[in-house]
Amino acid sequence: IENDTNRQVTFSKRRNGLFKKAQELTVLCDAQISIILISSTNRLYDYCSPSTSHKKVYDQYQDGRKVDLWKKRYENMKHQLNEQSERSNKLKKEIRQFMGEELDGLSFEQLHGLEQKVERASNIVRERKEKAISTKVDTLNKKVKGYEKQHEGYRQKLEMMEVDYGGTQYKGIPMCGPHFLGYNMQGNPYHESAHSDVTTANNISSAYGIYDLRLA
Amino acid sequence: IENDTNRQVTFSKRRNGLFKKAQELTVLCDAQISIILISSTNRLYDYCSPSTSHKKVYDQYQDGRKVDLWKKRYENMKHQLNEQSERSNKLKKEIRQFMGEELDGLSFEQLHGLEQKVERASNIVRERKEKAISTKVDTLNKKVKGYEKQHEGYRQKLEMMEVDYGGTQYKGIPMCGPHFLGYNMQGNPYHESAHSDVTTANNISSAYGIYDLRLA
DNA sequence: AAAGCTATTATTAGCTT
DNA sequence: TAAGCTAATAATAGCTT
Repeated sequence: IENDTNRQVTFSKRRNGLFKKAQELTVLCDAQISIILISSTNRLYDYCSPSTSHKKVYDQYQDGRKVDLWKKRYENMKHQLNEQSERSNKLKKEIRQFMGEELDGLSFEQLHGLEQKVERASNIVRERKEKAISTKVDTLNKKVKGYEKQHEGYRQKLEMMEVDYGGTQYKGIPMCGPHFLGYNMQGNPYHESAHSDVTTANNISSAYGIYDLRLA
Repeated sequence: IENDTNRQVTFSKRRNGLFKKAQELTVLCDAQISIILISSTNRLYDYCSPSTSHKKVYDQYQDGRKVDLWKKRYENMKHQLNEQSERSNKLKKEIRQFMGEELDGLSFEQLHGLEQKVERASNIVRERKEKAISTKVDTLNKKVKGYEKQHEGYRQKLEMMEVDYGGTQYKGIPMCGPHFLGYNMQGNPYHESAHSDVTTANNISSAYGIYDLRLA
Protein backbone atom coordinates (compact mmCIF):
# COMPACT_ATOMS: atom_id res chain seq x y z
CA ILE A 1 0.00 0.00 0.00
CA GLU A 2 3.02 2.28 -0.21
CA ASN A 3 4.45 3.98 -3.21
CA ASP A 4 6.80 2.83 -6.00
CA THR A 5 10.19 1.40 -5.06
CA ASN A 6 9.59 1.14 -1.34
CA ARG A 7 7.04 -1.54 -1.95
CA GLN A 8 9.63 -3.61 -3.79
CA VAL A 9 12.04 -3.27 -0.86
CA THR A 10 9.37 -4.17 1.65
CA PHE A 11 8.39 -7.12 -0.47
CA SER A 12 11.98 -8.38 -0.49
CA LYS A 13 12.41 -8.02 3.21
CA ARG A 14 9.09 -9.54 4.14
CA ARG A 15 9.55 -12.35 1.68
CA ASN A 16 12.81 -13.24 3.37
CA GLY A 17 11.09 -12.94 6.71
CA LEU A 18 8.31 -15.26 5.60
CA PHE A 19 10.75 -17.85 4.33
CA LYS A 20 12.75 -17.59 7.50
CA LYS A 21 9.64 -18.17 9.57
CA ALA A 22 8.80 -21.12 7.40
CA GLN A 23 12.23 -22.58 7.88
CA GLU A 24 11.95 -22.12 11.62
CA LEU A 25 8.63 -23.88 11.59
CA THR A 26 10.13 -26.70 9.58
CA VAL A 27 13.00 -27.15 12.00
CA LEU A 28 11.22 -26.52 15.26
CA CYS A 29 8.11 -28.55 14.61
CA ASP A 30 9.19 -31.05 11.98
CA ALA A 31 6.62 -29.75 9.52
CA GLN A 32 6.59 -29.87 5.72
CA ILE A 33 5.94 -26.56 4.04
CA SER A 34 5.49 -25.53 0.45
CA ILE A 35 5.22 -21.82 -0.31
CA ILE A 36 4.83 -20.30 -3.72
CA LEU A 37 4.92 -16.58 -4.07
CA ILE A 38 4.11 -14.42 -7.05
CA SER A 39 5.06 -10.75 -6.81
CA SER A 40 2.99 -7.93 -8.28
CA THR A 41 5.50 -7.89 -11.15
CA ASN A 42 4.89 -11.61 -11.73
CA ARG A 43 8.23 -12.74 -10.43
CA LEU A 44 8.23 -16.21 -8.86
CA TYR A 45 9.65 -17.21 -5.51
CA ASP A 46 9.25 -20.40 -3.58
CA TYR A 47 10.20 -22.13 -0.38
CA CYS A 48 10.03 -25.82 0.32
CA SER A 49 11.05 -27.82 3.36
CA PRO A 50 14.31 -29.62 2.66
CA SER A 51 12.92 -33.10 3.30
CA THR A 52 10.23 -32.86 0.62
CA SER A 53 9.19 -31.25 -2.66
CA HIS A 54 6.37 -29.06 -3.88
CA LYS A 55 4.90 -31.97 -5.75
CA LYS A 56 4.92 -34.29 -2.76
CA VAL A 57 3.33 -31.67 -0.57
CA TYR A 58 0.68 -30.92 -3.16
CA ASP A 59 -0.10 -34.57 -3.75
CA GLN A 60 -0.57 -35.12 -0.07
CA TYR A 61 -2.76 -32.04 0.07
CA GLN A 62 -4.85 -33.23 -2.85
CA ASP A 63 -5.30 -36.65 -1.29
CA GLY A 64 -6.16 -35.25 2.11
CA ARG A 65 -8.55 -32.55 0.99
CA LYS A 66 -10.22 -34.50 -1.81
CA VAL A 67 -9.83 -31.43 -3.95
CA ASP A 68 -8.52 -31.77 -7.42
CA LEU A 69 -5.71 -29.66 -8.63
CA TRP A 70 -4.26 -32.08 -11.19
CA LYS A 71 -3.95 -35.56 -9.78
CA LYS A 72 -7.54 -36.71 -10.21
CA ARG A 73 -7.75 -35.39 -13.71
CA TYR A 74 -4.45 -37.00 -14.55
CA GLU A 75 -5.56 -40.38 -13.30
CA ASN A 76 -8.92 -40.09 -14.98
CA MET A 77 -7.21 -39.38 -18.26
CA LYS A 78 -4.88 -42.30 -17.75
CA HIS A 79 -7.94 -44.48 -17.35
CA GLN A 80 -9.46 -43.13 -20.53
CA LEU A 81 -6.24 -43.75 -22.37
CA ASN A 82 -6.25 -47.38 -21.33
CA GLU A 83 -9.82 -47.77 -22.46
CA GLN A 84 -9.06 -46.23 -25.82
CA SER A 85 -6.08 -48.49 -26.18
CA GLU A 86 -8.20 -51.54 -25.53
CA ARG A 87 -10.81 -50.45 -28.02
CA SER A 88 -8.07 -49.88 -30.57
CA ASN A 89 -6.77 -53.38 -30.04
CA LYS A 90 -10.22 -54.82 -30.48
CA LEU A 91 -10.62 -52.96 -33.74
CA LYS A 92 -7.24 -54.19 -34.90
CA LYS A 93 -8.19 -57.75 -34.07
CA GLU A 94 -11.45 -57.33 -35.94
CA ILE A 95 -9.53 -56.16 -38.97
CA ARG A 96 -7.12 -59.05 -38.77
CA GLN A 97 -10.01 -61.49 -38.54
CA PHE A 98 -11.66 -59.80 -41.44
CA MET A 99 -8.47 -60.40 -43.38
CA GLY A 100 -8.46 -64.06 -42.48
CA GLU A 101 -6.00 -64.04 -39.58
CA GLU A 102 -6.47 -65.22 -36.02
CA LEU A 103 -9.49 -67.36 -36.82
CA ASP A 104 -8.58 -70.10 -34.38
CA GLY A 105 -10.75 -68.98 -31.51
CA LEU A 106 -13.95 -68.63 -33.56
CA SER A 107 -16.91 -70.96 -33.29
CA PHE A 108 -18.55 -72.35 -36.39
CA GLU A 109 -21.40 -69.85 -36.15
CA GLN A 110 -18.93 -67.01 -35.88
CA LEU A 111 -16.97 -68.33 -38.83
CA HIS A 112 -20.14 -68.61 -40.86
CA GLY A 113 -21.20 -65.07 -39.95
CA LEU A 114 -17.77 -63.74 -40.81
CA GLU A 115 -17.83 -65.55 -44.13
CA GLN A 116 -21.14 -63.98 -45.09
CA LYS A 117 -19.94 -60.56 -44.02
CA VAL A 118 -16.75 -60.83 -46.03
CA GLU A 119 -18.57 -62.27 -49.01
CA ARG A 120 -21.06 -59.42 -48.92
CA ALA A 121 -18.25 -56.89 -48.69
CA SER A 122 -16.46 -58.59 -51.54
CA ASN A 123 -19.50 -58.28 -53.76
CA ILE A 124 -20.05 -54.64 -52.92
CA VAL A 125 -16.42 -53.73 -53.55
CA ARG A 126 -16.29 -55.70 -56.79
CA GLU A 127 -19.46 -54.07 -58.10
CA ARG A 128 -18.11 -50.70 -57.17
CA LYS A 129 -14.86 -51.34 -58.95
CA GLU A 130 -16.57 -52.61 -62.03
CA LYS A 131 -18.87 -49.66 -62.12
CA ALA A 132 -15.86 -47.37 -61.79
CA ILE A 133 -13.97 -48.94 -64.65
CA SER A 134 -17.07 -49.11 -66.81
CA THR A 135 -17.63 -45.40 -66.36
CA LYS A 136 -14.01 -44.62 -67.05
CA VAL A 137 -13.85 -46.71 -70.22
CA ASP A 138 -17.10 -45.22 -71.40
CA THR A 139 -15.69 -41.74 -71.02
CA LEU A 140 -12.55 -42.70 -72.88
CA ASN A 141 -14.65 -44.22 -75.60
CA LYS A 142 -16.56 -41.01 -76.12
CA LYS A 143 -13.34 -39.03 -76.22
CA VAL A 144 -11.82 -41.34 -78.81
CA LYS A 145 -14.92 -41.17 -80.96
CA GLY A 146 -14.81 -37.41 -80.72
CA TYR A 147 -11.21 -37.35 -81.91
CA GLU A 148 -12.04 -39.76 -84.73
CA LYS A 149 -14.80 -37.48 -85.92
CA GLN A 150 -12.46 -34.51 -85.78
CA HIS A 151 -9.77 -36.41 -87.62
CA GLU A 152 -12.22 -37.48 -90.27
CA GLY A 153 -13.18 -33.84 -90.69
CA TYR A 154 -9.51 -32.85 -91.09
CA ARG A 155 -8.94 -35.68 -93.56
CA GLN A 156 -11.85 -34.61 -95.69
CA LYS A 157 -10.69 -31.03 -95.63
CA LEU A 158 -7.19 -32.08 -96.66
CA GLU A 159 -8.58 -34.26 -99.44
CA MET A 160 -10.52 -31.29 -100.69
CA MET A 161 -7.34 -29.23 -100.58
CA GLU A 162 -5.54 -31.97 -102.51
CA VAL A 163 -8.26 -31.80 -105.12
CA ASP A 164 -8.12 -28.03 -105.24
CA TYR A 165 -4.32 -27.64 -105.43
CA GLY A 166 -3.26 -31.12 -106.69
CA GLY A 167 -0.14 -33.21 -106.03
CA THR A 168 0.73 -32.59 -102.28
CA GLN A 169 2.53 -35.30 -100.32
CA TYR A 170 -0.19 -35.72 -97.71
CA LYS A 171 -1.63 -39.18 -97.59
CA GLY A 172 -3.93 -38.89 -94.54
CA ILE A 173 -3.13 -39.01 -90.79
CA PRO A 174 -2.46 -42.32 -89.01
CA MET A 175 -5.64 -43.88 -87.81
CA CYS A 176 -6.35 -46.56 -85.31
CA GLY A 177 -9.28 -47.79 -87.37
CA PRO A 178 -12.85 -46.83 -86.69
CA HIS A 179 -14.35 -47.81 -83.35
CA PHE A 180 -11.10 -48.72 -81.66
CA LEU A 181 -11.97 -49.49 -78.06
CA GLY A 182 -15.49 -49.36 -79.27
CA TYR A 183 -17.08 -52.48 -77.88
CA ASN A 184 -19.89 -51.91 -75.47
CA MET A 185 -18.75 -51.34 -71.90
CA GLN A 186 -22.15 -50.27 -70.68
CA GLY A 187 -23.36 -52.42 -67.80
CA ASN A 188 -21.31 -55.22 -66.30
CA PRO A 189 -18.51 -55.93 -68.75
CA TYR A 190 -17.76 -59.28 -67.09
CA HIS A 191 -21.18 -60.64 -67.28
CA GLU A 192 -20.00 -63.97 -68.58
CA SER A 193 -17.01 -64.50 -66.35
CA ALA A 194 -18.95 -63.41 -63.29
CA HIS A 195 -20.32 -66.91 -63.11
CA SER A 196 -16.90 -68.51 -62.98
CA ASP A 197 -15.14 -69.80 -59.85
CA VAL A 198 -13.38 -68.04 -56.99
CA THR A 199 -10.36 -67.13 -59.11
CA THR A 200 -12.56 -64.62 -60.90
CA ALA A 201 -10.78 -61.73 -59.20
CA ASN A 202 -7.44 -62.64 -60.68
CA ASN A 203 -8.92 -63.18 -64.10
CA ILE A 204 -10.51 -59.78 -64.00
CA SER A 205 -7.38 -58.08 -62.89
CA SER A 206 -5.31 -59.64 -65.66
CA ALA A 207 -8.05 -58.89 -68.13
CA TYR A 208 -7.82 -55.24 -67.15
CA GLY A 209 -4.07 -55.50 -67.12
CA ILE A 210 -3.67 -55.94 -70.85
CA TYR A 211 -5.33 -52.61 -71.48
CA ASP A 212 -3.00 -50.93 -69.01
CA LEU A 213 -5.55 -48.20 -68.63
CA ARG A 214 -4.00 -46.20 -65.78
CA LEU A 215 -7.37 -45.02 -64.63
CA ALA A 216 -8.29 -42.92 -61.59
CA ILE B 1 13.00 -29.45 18.86
CA GLU B 2 11.16 -29.19 22.12
CA ASN B 3 9.27 -31.83 24.00
CA ASP B 4 5.78 -33.23 23.54
CA THR B 5 2.80 -30.87 23.80
CA ASN B 6 4.75 -27.63 23.75
CA ARG B 7 5.77 -28.33 20.20
CA GLN B 8 2.15 -28.54 19.18
CA VAL B 9 1.42 -25.19 20.80
CA THR B 10 4.42 -23.57 19.20
CA PHE B 11 3.35 -25.02 15.88
CA SER B 12 -0.09 -23.50 16.22
CA LYS B 13 1.21 -20.10 17.17
CA ARG B 14 3.88 -19.99 14.52
CA ARG B 15 1.50 -21.30 11.91
CA ASN B 16 -0.84 -18.41 12.63
CA GLY B 17 2.12 -16.07 12.57
CA LEU B 18 3.20 -17.40 9.18
CA PHE B 19 -0.25 -17.05 7.71
CA LYS B 20 -0.54 -13.58 9.16
CA LYS B 21 2.74 -12.60 7.58
CA ALA B 22 1.56 -14.08 4.31
CA GLN B 23 -1.62 -12.07 4.47
CA GLU B 24 0.32 -8.90 5.21
CA LEU B 25 2.52 -9.58 2.25
CA THR B 26 -0.53 -10.15 0.10
CA VAL B 27 -2.09 -6.86 1.14
CA LEU B 28 0.96 -4.69 1.37
CA CYS B 29 2.65 -5.76 -1.83
CA ASP B 30 -0.20 -7.11 -3.92
CA ALA B 31 1.39 -10.55 -4.11
CA GLN B 32 -0.19 -13.94 -4.65
CA ILE B 33 0.77 -16.57 -2.12
CA SER B 34 0.00 -20.24 -1.78
CA ILE B 35 1.16 -22.01 1.35
CA ILE B 36 0.59 -25.64 2.15
CA LEU B 37 1.62 -26.92 5.52
CA ILE B 38 1.81 -30.47 6.78
CA SER B 39 2.32 -30.93 10.51
CA SER B 40 4.41 -33.68 12.04
CA THR B 41 1.13 -35.46 12.77
CA ASN B 42 0.17 -35.20 9.07
CA ARG B 43 -2.50 -32.62 9.59
CA LEU B 44 -3.04 -30.26 6.67
CA TYR B 45 -3.18 -26.47 6.74
CA ASP B 46 -3.11 -23.99 3.93
CA TYR B 47 -3.19 -20.33 3.12
CA CYS B 48 -3.99 -18.76 -0.18
CA SER B 49 -4.26 -15.14 -1.23
CA PRO B 50 -7.92 -14.20 -1.61
CA SER B 51 -7.63 -13.17 -5.25
CA THR B 52 -6.38 -16.53 -6.44
CA SER B 53 -6.31 -20.28 -5.81
CA HIS B 54 -3.72 -22.91 -5.11
CA LYS B 55 -4.20 -24.33 -8.58
CA LYS B 56 -3.75 -21.00 -10.31
CA VAL B 57 -0.61 -20.24 -8.35
CA TYR B 58 0.83 -23.66 -9.06
CA ASP B 59 0.03 -23.49 -12.74
CA GLN B 60 1.76 -20.16 -13.01
CA TYR B 61 4.68 -21.57 -11.10
CA GLN B 62 4.88 -24.58 -13.39
CA ASP B 63 4.75 -22.41 -16.47
CA GLY B 64 7.35 -20.02 -15.17
CA ARG B 65 9.82 -22.52 -13.83
CA LYS B 66 9.47 -25.06 -16.63
CA VAL B 67 9.27 -27.69 -13.97
CA ASP B 68 6.60 -30.28 -14.11
CA LEU B 69 4.42 -31.01 -11.21
CA TRP B 70 1.32 -32.16 -13.08
CA LYS B 71 0.50 -29.83 -15.90
CA LYS B 72 3.01 -31.05 -18.48
CA ARG B 73 2.20 -34.66 -17.86
CA TYR B 74 -1.47 -33.89 -18.07
CA GLU B 75 -1.10 -32.14 -21.38
CA ASN B 76 1.16 -34.81 -22.73
CA MET B 77 -1.42 -37.40 -21.86
CA LYS B 78 -4.12 -35.33 -23.48
CA HIS B 79 -2.06 -35.28 -26.64
CA GLN B 80 -1.62 -39.03 -26.53
CA LEU B 81 -5.33 -39.46 -26.04
CA ASN B 82 -6.06 -37.43 -29.15
CA GLU B 83 -3.59 -39.48 -31.15
CA GLN B 84 -5.15 -42.71 -29.96
CA SER B 85 -8.56 -41.39 -30.83
CA GLU B 86 -7.44 -40.56 -34.34
CA ARG B 87 -5.90 -43.97 -34.81
CA SER B 88 -9.11 -45.53 -33.58
CA ASN B 89 -11.13 -43.57 -36.10
CA LYS B 90 -8.81 -44.62 -38.90
CA LEU B 91 -9.23 -48.24 -37.92
CA LYS B 92 -12.97 -47.82 -37.81
CA LYS B 93 -12.95 -46.28 -41.25
CA GLU B 94 -10.78 -49.11 -42.52
CA ILE B 95 -13.29 -51.60 -41.19
CA ARG B 96 -16.18 -49.77 -42.77
CA GLN B 97 -14.39 -49.69 -46.10
CA PHE B 98 -13.61 -53.34 -45.73
CA MET B 99 -17.31 -53.93 -45.29
CA GLY B 100 -18.10 -51.96 -48.41
CA GLU B 101 -19.04 -48.59 -46.92
CA GLU B 102 -17.57 -45.16 -47.56
CA LEU B 103 -15.94 -46.14 -50.84
CA ASP B 104 -16.58 -42.78 -52.49
CA GLY B 105 -13.17 -41.25 -51.90
CA LEU B 106 -11.17 -44.17 -53.24
CA SER B 107 -9.23 -44.12 -56.49
CA PHE B 108 -9.52 -46.97 -58.93
CA GLU B 109 -6.22 -48.45 -57.81
CA GLN B 110 -7.33 -48.31 -54.19
CA LEU B 111 -10.62 -49.94 -55.08
CA HIS B 112 -8.80 -52.66 -56.96
CA GLY B 113 -6.42 -53.29 -54.07
CA LEU B 114 -9.31 -53.41 -51.64
CA GLU B 115 -11.17 -55.83 -53.87
CA GLN B 116 -8.26 -58.23 -53.97
CA LYS B 117 -7.77 -57.98 -50.22
CA VAL B 118 -11.43 -58.70 -49.51
CA GLU B 119 -11.48 -61.49 -52.05
CA ARG B 120 -8.43 -63.09 -50.48
CA ALA B 121 -9.96 -62.79 -47.03
CA SER B 122 -13.19 -64.26 -48.34
CA ASN B 123 -11.37 -67.29 -49.69
CA ILE B 124 -9.46 -67.83 -46.49
CA VAL B 125 -12.54 -67.59 -44.33
CA ARG B 126 -14.55 -69.84 -46.60
CA GLU B 127 -11.85 -72.49 -46.65
CA ARG B 128 -11.60 -72.30 -42.94
CA LYS B 129 -15.31 -72.74 -42.51
CA GLU B 130 -15.47 -75.63 -44.91
CA LYS B 131 -12.61 -77.34 -43.20
CA ALA B 132 -14.36 -76.84 -39.88
CA ILE B 133 -17.62 -78.33 -41.06
CA SER B 134 -15.87 -81.14 -42.87
CA THR B 135 -14.07 -82.12 -39.71
CA LYS B 136 -17.23 -81.90 -37.67
CA VAL B 137 -19.26 -84.01 -40.08
CA ASP B 138 -16.48 -86.54 -40.27
CA THR B 139 -16.47 -86.90 -36.53
CA LEU B 140 -20.24 -87.31 -36.45
CA ASN B 141 -19.99 -89.92 -39.20
CA LYS B 142 -17.59 -92.00 -37.17
CA LYS B 143 -19.79 -91.73 -34.12
CA VAL B 144 -22.85 -92.83 -36.08
CA LYS B 145 -20.95 -95.77 -37.55
CA GLY B 146 -19.80 -96.74 -34.09
CA TYR B 147 -23.37 -96.71 -32.84
CA GLU B 148 -24.49 -98.75 -35.83
CA LYS B 149 -21.90 -101.38 -35.08
CA GLN B 150 -22.97 -101.47 -31.47
CA HIS B 151 -26.60 -101.75 -32.43
CA GLU B 152 -25.81 -104.55 -34.85
CA GLY B 153 -24.05 -106.36 -32.03
CA TYR B 154 -27.06 -105.95 -29.76
CA ARG B 155 -29.37 -107.14 -32.51
CA GLN B 156 -27.35 -110.28 -33.11
CA LYS B 157 -27.22 -111.03 -29.40
CA LEU B 158 -30.97 -110.61 -29.12
CA GLU B 159 -31.53 -112.85 -32.13
CA MET B 160 -29.39 -115.49 -30.49
CA MET B 161 -31.45 -115.12 -27.34
CA GLU B 162 -34.60 -115.50 -29.41
CA VAL B 163 -33.18 -118.73 -30.84
CA ASP B 164 -32.15 -119.97 -27.39
CA TYR B 165 -35.40 -119.20 -25.58
CA GLY B 166 -37.84 -118.99 -28.46
CA GLY B 167 -40.97 -116.81 -28.92
CA THR B 168 -40.08 -113.41 -27.32
CA GLN B 169 -41.80 -110.21 -28.58
CA TYR B 170 -38.59 -108.45 -29.59
CA LYS B 171 -38.39 -107.63 -33.31
CA GLY B 172 -35.15 -105.56 -33.36
CA ILE B 173 -34.50 -101.89 -32.52
CA PRO B 174 -35.46 -99.07 -34.90
CA MET B 175 -32.68 -98.35 -37.40
CA CYS B 176 -31.99 -95.46 -39.68
CA GLY B 177 -30.65 -97.79 -42.34
CA PRO B 178 -26.99 -98.52 -42.83
CA HIS B 179 -24.66 -95.63 -43.72
CA PHE B 180 -27.09 -92.91 -42.79
CA LEU B 181 -25.20 -89.64 -43.19
CA GLY B 182 -22.57 -91.77 -44.83
CA TYR B 183 -21.61 -89.92 -47.98
CA ASN B 184 -18.04 -88.75 -48.17
CA MET B 185 -17.39 -85.35 -46.60
CA GLN B 186 -13.63 -85.60 -46.83
CA GLY B 187 -12.08 -82.68 -48.76
CA ASN B 188 -14.16 -79.84 -50.16
CA PRO B 189 -17.75 -80.97 -50.04
CA TYR B 190 -18.80 -78.18 -52.42
CA HIS B 191 -16.40 -79.03 -55.17
CA GLU B 192 -19.04 -78.85 -57.82
CA SER B 193 -20.89 -75.78 -56.70
CA ALA B 194 -17.64 -73.92 -56.07
CA HIS B 195 -17.63 -72.96 -59.74
CA SER B 196 -21.01 -71.30 -59.59
CA ASP B 197 -21.67 -67.55 -59.38
CA VAL B 198 -21.43 -65.06 -56.53
CA THR B 199 -24.52 -66.41 -54.81
CA THR B 200 -22.47 -69.46 -53.87
CA ALA B 201 -22.39 -68.35 -50.28
CA ASN B 202 -26.14 -68.45 -49.93
CA ASN B 203 -26.35 -71.81 -51.64
CA ILE B 204 -23.83 -73.21 -49.22
CA SER B 205 -25.57 -71.83 -46.23
CA SER B 206 -28.93 -73.21 -47.29
CA ALA B 207 -27.32 -76.52 -48.19
CA TYR B 208 -26.03 -76.74 -44.66
CA GLY B 209 -29.27 -75.39 -43.39
CA ILE B 210 -31.29 -78.49 -44.22
CA TYR B 211 -29.15 -80.62 -41.97
CA ASP B 212 -29.59 -78.13 -39.14
CA LEU B 213 -26.36 -79.44 -37.69
CA ARG B 214 -25.93 -76.99 -34.77
CA LEU B 215 -22.19 -77.38 -34.93
CA ALA B 216 -19.45 -75.52 -33.03
C1' DA C 1 -6.81 -28.48 25.64
C1' DA C 2 -7.20 -23.45 24.85
C1' DA C 3 -6.76 -18.60 25.84
C1' DG C 4 -4.29 -14.69 28.11
C1' DC C 5 -0.12 -12.52 29.78
C1' DT C 6 4.54 -10.85 29.60
C1' DA C 7 9.44 -10.62 29.25
C1' DT C 8 12.30 -11.42 25.69
C1' DT C 9 13.60 -11.54 21.12
C1' DA C 10 12.87 -10.82 16.15
C1' DT C 11 11.16 -8.15 12.39
C1' DT C 12 11.00 -4.33 9.73
C1' DA C 13 9.94 0.74 7.64
C1' DG C 14 12.27 4.38 6.80
C1' DC C 15 16.49 6.37 6.66
C1' DT C 16 21.53 6.59 5.61
C1' DT C 17 25.50 5.20 2.88
C1' DT D 1 20.19 -0.77 -6.70
C1' DA D 2 21.60 -2.75 -2.57
C1' DA D 3 23.26 -3.01 2.11
C1' DG D 4 23.39 -1.29 6.99
C1' DC D 5 21.24 1.03 10.87
C1' DT D 6 17.81 1.93 14.27
C1' DA D 7 13.67 3.07 16.55
C1' DA D 8 9.36 1.24 16.70
C1' DT D 9 6.66 -2.61 16.37
C1' DA D 10 5.48 -7.57 16.19
C1' DA D 11 6.12 -12.35 17.41
C1' DT D 12 6.47 -15.73 20.60
C1' DA D 13 8.15 -19.27 24.53
C1' DG D 14 6.93 -20.22 28.70
C1' DC D 15 3.90 -19.44 32.16
C1' DT D 16 -0.75 -18.76 34.30
C1' DT D 17 -5.70 -19.47 34.39
